[in-house]
Amino acid sequence: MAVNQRVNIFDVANQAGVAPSTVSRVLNGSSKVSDSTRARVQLAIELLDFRPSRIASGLSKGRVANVAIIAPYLTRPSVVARVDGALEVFDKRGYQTVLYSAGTPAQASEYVERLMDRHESLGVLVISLPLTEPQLLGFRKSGVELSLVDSYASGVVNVHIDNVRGGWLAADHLIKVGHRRIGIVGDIDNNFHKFRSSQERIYGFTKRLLEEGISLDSSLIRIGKHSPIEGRRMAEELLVRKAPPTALFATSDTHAIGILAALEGLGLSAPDDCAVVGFDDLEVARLLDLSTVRQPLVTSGTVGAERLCDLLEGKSPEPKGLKLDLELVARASTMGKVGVVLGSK
Amino acid sequence: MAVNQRVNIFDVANQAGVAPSTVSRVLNGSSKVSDSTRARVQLAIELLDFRPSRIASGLSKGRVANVAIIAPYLTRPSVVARVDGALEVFDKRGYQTVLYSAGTPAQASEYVERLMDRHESLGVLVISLPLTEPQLLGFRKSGVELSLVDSYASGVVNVHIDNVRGGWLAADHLIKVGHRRIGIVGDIDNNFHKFRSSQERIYGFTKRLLEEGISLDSSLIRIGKHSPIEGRRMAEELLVRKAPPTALFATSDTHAIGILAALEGLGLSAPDDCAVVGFDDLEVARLLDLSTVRQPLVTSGTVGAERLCDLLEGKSPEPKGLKLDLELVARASTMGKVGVVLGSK
DNA sequence: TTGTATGCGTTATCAT
DNA sequence: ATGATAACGCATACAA
Repeated sequence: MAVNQRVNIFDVANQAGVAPSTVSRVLNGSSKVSDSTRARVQLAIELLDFRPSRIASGLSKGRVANVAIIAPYLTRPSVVARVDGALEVFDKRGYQTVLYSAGTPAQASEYVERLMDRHESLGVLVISLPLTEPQLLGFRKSGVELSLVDSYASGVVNVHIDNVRGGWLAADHLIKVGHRRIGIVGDIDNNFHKFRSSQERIYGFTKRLLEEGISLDSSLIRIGKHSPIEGRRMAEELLVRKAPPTALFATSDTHAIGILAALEGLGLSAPDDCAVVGFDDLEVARLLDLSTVRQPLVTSGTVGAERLCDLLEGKSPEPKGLKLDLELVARASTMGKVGVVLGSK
Repeated sequence: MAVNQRVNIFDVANQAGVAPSTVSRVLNGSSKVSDSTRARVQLAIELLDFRPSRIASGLSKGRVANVAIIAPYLTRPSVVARVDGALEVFDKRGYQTVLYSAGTPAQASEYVERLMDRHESLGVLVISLPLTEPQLLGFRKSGVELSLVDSYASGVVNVHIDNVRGGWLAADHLIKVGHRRIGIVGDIDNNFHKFRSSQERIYGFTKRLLEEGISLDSSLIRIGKHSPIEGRRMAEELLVRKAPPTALFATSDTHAIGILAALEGLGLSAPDDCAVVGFDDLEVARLLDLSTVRQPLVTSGTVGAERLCDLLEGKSPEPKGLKLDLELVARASTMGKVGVVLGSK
């Protein structure tokens, strides 16, 4: 005689004196169950501490309430903020979420391949990762739903920001505060080279400069790995030049705090010696009084997750592409003592 | 006629001209399959792009290769570092991992309850969360394996650090650099009040002080929420006193960077006006040249995950409790220009 | 409203 | 070495 057998609906049915199907009905909240039997069944469930097997249920229904998140570099604050937002939503809406953190594009593709299977998860939330056409096609024919966060593909549900406008806002702010000789510190991602955000921000930045008739000195641009230390190194290079910039734009707060460290290391300070604008508005930005272009990170995760859930429940979110707002947060690193939240869109 | 039917082992069996059970054998790497039929089956699998249903397999086997991670406050750098380490291991060892991020103890308990069910996951990695006796018992009788990271329970596999010693190391360092009037900034966690790490570190710190015959001025202790901003606020309170401390110990780097910000805001600097030691050695610590007690965050995650996997494969990790090493990293915030890694244990 | 029977896609226990 | 078949635990179409 087997020990510790799992309690199943049959046991519950026996205990309650009904048929297994009836138990199943109360489990799934069917309306066609009399209140009295429902009560009896629920009692039996309590009594036996019965927990339905989600995998048996899944096999029977042909679907498990599972979703997956696939993201690069989980440790980056911006990524984890989005993931955290999404996790909360998925949990609230009854989905179990499997997380994949990809360190390389190869690994990302591997995960993507794996997820193109109805029995893995019903839908996947893709964060900050470009999908190839074949991959998109694969999802379409597999029936696994897709929701993109900080990424774009036509015809696919997605939330993103206007990186070009973000860069534009940063430049606009620096120009208004009087700067004309401005340097840029951006990322290059050697692994996921399709990470275009940084480049788009730089594009928008220079666009605003040109509007003002300011020509960009390309020798004032530095591109490096996404880390504060690298940011510091690049900033130092720029700051020790004979004609250093009066302001620096970093395409991420991560680089920006490196810039602030560089200034401090050189005995300089923002904004007097060099103004600094970052991008993201991470928590540290507020601490360091760093002016920055704020993007709604957590919100992007929650919205992306909500829309995936909607998709899974048959509603089709419209419009497919959602553009989240940006706003420039002016703090001491450009304004000195007084910090204010300037205009937005 | 149904469209888009899932291809299953029967289809593969047909295609290959064998029985389903044979397909199952090659799927599970059974040795009792002739090379020729194995080849034929594999060909059929390729041809049909067959992917075995892990939930059907799970139902049949009575176990799915799933594990869960449950952690509080995913967004904290220390937590995400551990999670990231664990994710990599689980993936490498063939497990799918479901992530639960708890914002409150109630939610944590809810997750814990849910996970005490064989069909949810085979094992769970609990990070920085205390488990109650009833909960531990629940896991024991459910057969779901448990591995604790940064947490402890007797008889349960766990990895942790000696927080008391960590505090001791910090004090030891400050004393050796000549400080005697030292303040402390620690966390109180209003949600998970059983978070004792901070208190243990403070205990070890004062212990070292007493050894040296230095009496602790309790008015130099501040306890607050775990955020850099709070750290700054508390540091400011201490620094503007008539007799300010010459050094501050923060029980986390998160608070420590707040202290550095406070110093800067007051026009002071470390270590001349006030030396600072943190705890964790997050990436920012290096950037800010912050002296700190380094604990192996990522390693704690990988080790905890490895041990859970071992458990699931029938090996029992010994010893159950693993204490990870700490080391004091001396940087500019206590040493001025020259930073060195001092001794450890 | 409730019960009966069958299927979901695999694995495992028998045979052969 | 390979094939037939009964579980695994639940949901649902159909009967009653």
